[in-house]
Amino acid sequence: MKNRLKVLRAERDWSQQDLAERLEVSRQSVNAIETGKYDPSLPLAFRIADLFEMTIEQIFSRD
Amino acid sequence: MKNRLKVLRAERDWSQQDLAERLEVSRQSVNAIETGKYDPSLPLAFRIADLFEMTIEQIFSRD
DNA sequence: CCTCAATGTAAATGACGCTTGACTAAATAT
DNA sequence: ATATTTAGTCAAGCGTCATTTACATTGAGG
Repeated sequence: MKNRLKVLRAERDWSQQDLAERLEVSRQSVNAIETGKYDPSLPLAFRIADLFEMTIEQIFSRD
Repeated sequence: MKNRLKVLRAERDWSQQDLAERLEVSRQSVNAIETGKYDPSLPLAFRIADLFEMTIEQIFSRD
């Protein structure tokens, strides 16, 4: 899976730390998801979609 | 997370085994997801949405 | 009644999501 | 020059996701 997290974050001028706090996960988790180390769990994907007010499909897609 | 898998499966008259084969997971995984034992991974959620030609949000939602 | 498909559950195991802590490197500022 | 912020990464550890194998229960049909 790939994702648009880095762009969405840049649009809002948020650091990985900022995003991590809003999602209530560690900064390393945000970094790992952004850099494609692993995919978020489904509940976390929902929280991300909620935060950006988008659907999961608008943020995540297949490689 | 809750989901509408059981209903979607019933609408198509598929057994858990049928669905498992289409998703390429074990029957027990389908059962566990249906009965709320755990949530699917994000890639599996995408495969489920693709199979039913719906968005993830139309199939899964918060408890 | 007996059989068989479908479902639910359980135990053991391996893989993955997420954590904390620590370290490096680049850019910005003081 | 030194300090700070940001991003990337590594390692160890924990809990959850997902697997296989196996057994029990239910309902429909012969």
